[in-house]
Amino acid sequence: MVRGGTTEQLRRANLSRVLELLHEDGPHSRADLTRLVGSSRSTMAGVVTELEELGLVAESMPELTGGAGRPSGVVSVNPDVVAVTVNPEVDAVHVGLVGLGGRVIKHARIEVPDTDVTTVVSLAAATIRGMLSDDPPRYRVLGVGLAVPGQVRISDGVVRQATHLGWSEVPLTDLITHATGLPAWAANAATLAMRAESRLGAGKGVADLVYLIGGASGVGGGAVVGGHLLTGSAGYAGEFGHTVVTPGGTPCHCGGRGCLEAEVDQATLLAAVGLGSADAGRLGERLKASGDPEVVALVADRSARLAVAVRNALNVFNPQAIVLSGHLAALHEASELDLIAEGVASSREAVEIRSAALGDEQLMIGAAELVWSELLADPAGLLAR
Amino acid sequence: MVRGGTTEQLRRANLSRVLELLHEDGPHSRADLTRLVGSSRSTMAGVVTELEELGLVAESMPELTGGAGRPSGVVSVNPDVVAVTVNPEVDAVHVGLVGLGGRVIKHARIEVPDTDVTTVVSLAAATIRGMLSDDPPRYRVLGVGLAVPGQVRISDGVVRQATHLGWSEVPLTDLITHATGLPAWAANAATLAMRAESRLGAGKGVADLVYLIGGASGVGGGAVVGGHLLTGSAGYAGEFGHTVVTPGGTPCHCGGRGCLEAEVDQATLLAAVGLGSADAGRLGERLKASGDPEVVALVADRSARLAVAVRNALNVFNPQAIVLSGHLAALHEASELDLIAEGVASSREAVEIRSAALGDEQLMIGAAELVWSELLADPAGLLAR
DNA sequence: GCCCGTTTGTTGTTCTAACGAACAAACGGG
DNA sequence: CCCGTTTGTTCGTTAGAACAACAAACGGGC
Repeated sequence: MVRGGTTEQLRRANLSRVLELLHEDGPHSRADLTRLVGSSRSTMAGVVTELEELGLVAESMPELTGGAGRPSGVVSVNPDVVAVTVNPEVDAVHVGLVGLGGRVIKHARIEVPDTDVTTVVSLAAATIRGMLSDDPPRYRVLGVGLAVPGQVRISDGVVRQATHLGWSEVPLTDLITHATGLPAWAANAATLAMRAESRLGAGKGVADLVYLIGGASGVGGGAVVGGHLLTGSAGYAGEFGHTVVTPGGTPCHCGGRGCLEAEVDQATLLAAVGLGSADAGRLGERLKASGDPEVVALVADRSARLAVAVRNALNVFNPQAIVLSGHLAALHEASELDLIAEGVASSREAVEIRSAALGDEQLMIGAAELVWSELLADPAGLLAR
Repeated sequence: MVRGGTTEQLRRANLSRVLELLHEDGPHSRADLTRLVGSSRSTMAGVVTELEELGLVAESMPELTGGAGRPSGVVSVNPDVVAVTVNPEVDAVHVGLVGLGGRVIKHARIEVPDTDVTTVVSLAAATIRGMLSDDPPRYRVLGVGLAVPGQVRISDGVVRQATHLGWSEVPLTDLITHATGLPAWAANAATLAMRAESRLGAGKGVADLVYLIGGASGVGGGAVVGGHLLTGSAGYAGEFGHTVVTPGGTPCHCGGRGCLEAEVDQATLLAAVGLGSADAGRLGERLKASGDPEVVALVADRSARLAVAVRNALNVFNPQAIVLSGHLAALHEASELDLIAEGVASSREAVEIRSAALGDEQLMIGAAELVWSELLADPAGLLAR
């Protein structure tokens, strides 16, 4: 809802709404847009024209006609409007180019000798320059979205702590902006994975969602609350990995004991079925197929611990769906245990436990959303820079 | 922000914004409002005039003048615009009359022979009729806000389950509307207590807040996320009382084991210092003053369990403040334990643990907010009924 | 005591955004 | 080939907000 405003803000909001529809739902005819937004045809004509002038959308003429009536052009986002994404990990940096609308255009994995910030930033910047070296320039680059495995203060893009990278108090967006000349935004990687899943994957259209993801670097997550992303006061929200599932249990690197991340780690599960970390994608089937009593017992034990965290989230968030990803999804698929056998009855009845639907592109799509959300907030504004 | 709309919606939004400011922040001059909203003086003149015509605000002339310049009239909400509040409990029903702006005008506690729904509703309806029996009518009643100790489906006001009242699947708002002729809305009592605390008390102005309240009927809570209330997909969110703090611990009436509500109950603490449930208000001081080693040990033990729930909430929500109320506040005040000694470091540094600031009127103010939120969403709309 | 600057509210005009009605364009079907 | 249908466009209308000019009421300084 509006919180008071001028007619100009109203106009911007209409631009934003239409662009968002096109970005999230794909191409639509003007008539469709008119119906979806609930405005008049003439208003929509003005909005579409303005978005065209901004170079954000394009209108293509029909290939095959539907039925009776005047054939309608199709409005779609301009896929040459792009966001750069960067995802530093322990052994490599992933750099991507994502078009408005969500298509991944380019993707590179750059091995890094070490995780030193200067090294990572300069390698990323060089890769970005390479990706954008078309002459004449082909893409309209709006900015860089950074997905960091650690706590990120979203207000200024400082990485407060990223244990696995050995980073602490790194002004990452500033460094990237300085190295590339592009505006940048950063957020926690697990949160961004959820963002992608929420927009395109298993959480599409779900207004109240809890997301839990497990990987080599621990367990993270996020939540969508009433259609809005849960960020917390500074941006550190969603650390489900440090939910206490075993008071006084295994020490965790966070300083506590018995955290989900410490009790249900990927490495132990991989080792139990003889897989290396490169084969994490096959963990689910191997756990399920294994008849080894030790593996069965391990799955039962770890599932029970996961169930504690799931139950807590269920009771607190009353979500419509809980989406599991990474080794948590594998564990759930291999286990007989009903993760929501307990908990507040009213909340249990309507919730659905799902596995994540998106694969590798998840993080790039999520990181690009950081840029898109700036664009969508004020389509005319970001381009003015 | 606007999600697309007409100029009329813009107008409504401006009405809403101004009324909300007056409701939450108290009286303001037109000049103040102009600055706060960021509009022009002429626009504000129109908005205030319309709100006056709707009978929602009144303008009073200055008593004492501030400084130089033309003296300004003060715009304030009309306190005769009221909401009725009803809060059924095990032994009594509380009925209140709350004016726009948040002042409690009337309050009655009606003892009930049993918690049978029909009995409770008819007693409440009779009390309401009595409160509104002025001739000519003095108050403009917008509706009834119901605070229920249990799970309430907010979409239709059905009480799914209220263990302590023995209620299950009770269409409470329908019953109240039928008995009183007034529109009604219902929600969980703990959530409404938080709502009051968030607007007027220890959580005022805090956009990211977690609230935990303990009382005779268990432990509940709620959260404010990015300035919005956490309701969940159906309205059952905020059940922090069923956060697992001791896996496999004390059985809880929810069917699980080791819930916060089962492990840290009010009765045990009261009994330890020889208090009855009527003296719950003095629990904090008694726990603190007691030198009895058994009491000290009890406080330490229960605090540690509370700390698990607090830590989970901290990690997941990254709130600006965590507000404790009821016996959880008493426990915290009596304990030496730092509730946030553990957890994700970045989230710990900025959070503040506070005790609730509001007393008895908490629930009435919170329940009235249910009605106010309907009014504020569309000031002209609700009055049209 | 009077003038002046300051602050605030009011009035009339202008600007912008959205709407509605009429018209035009392009299709399928009889 | 005409007609109904659907879609896009044009233009006049309506509504909300901004802007500018003016009026009202105060304190302070001379």
